[in-house]
Amino acid sequence: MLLSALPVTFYQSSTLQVARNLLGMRLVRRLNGQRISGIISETEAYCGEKDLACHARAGRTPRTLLMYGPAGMAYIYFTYGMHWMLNVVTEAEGNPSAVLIRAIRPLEGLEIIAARRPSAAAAHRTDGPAKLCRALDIDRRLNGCNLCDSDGELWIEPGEQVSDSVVQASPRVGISNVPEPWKSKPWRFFMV
DNA sequence: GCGACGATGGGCT
DNA sequence: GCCCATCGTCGCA
Repeated sequence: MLLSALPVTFYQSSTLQVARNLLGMRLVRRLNGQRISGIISETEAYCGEKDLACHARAGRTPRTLLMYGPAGMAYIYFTYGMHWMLNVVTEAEGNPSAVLIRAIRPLEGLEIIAARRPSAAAAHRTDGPAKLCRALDIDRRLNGCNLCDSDGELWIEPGEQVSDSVVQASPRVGISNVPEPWKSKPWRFFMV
């Protein structure tokens, strides 16, 4: 196969490193036989039970169980009554950590993305975690799928090299009620 | 361009 | 019953 998915070893690593290294990689969705894809441009790391911003802070529950399993799986959850979020499970089994994919820059399937995001301007169709799930038709049906399998419906391929000079880090978004030091950890990574 | 705010339902205390 | 790892719309500049 010409283009194959990133191997599971890519994800069996420090969550911060995976979050950084996912920048520039290509998220691919196969929908009705067509490819929709984009370059990952923003991520956030969620690092285990002691990270009080991570869903796994509550321990093993039906929702968080996937994060305790093998790396490279999609952890997809529903929030705010209407939004889906896509994460990739990281680290070794038993270490419940994941990287949230927060934004992509569309590359393939632009017409499909536009049709699925009719009211959004082109620059804002996939620039948020719920927006990209909407654009790529990602929801609970894909929860638990293997992102290392390029024969599936959703996977991640090698993309472009992203040098440190265009990478910035900041505190994570939307966790204002989380106590310090977790609230201020610079665990959001994005390309400028 | 930016800040405020309502929508809306699953998960957990 | 409260809390969200958010988004679109509206008002204003």
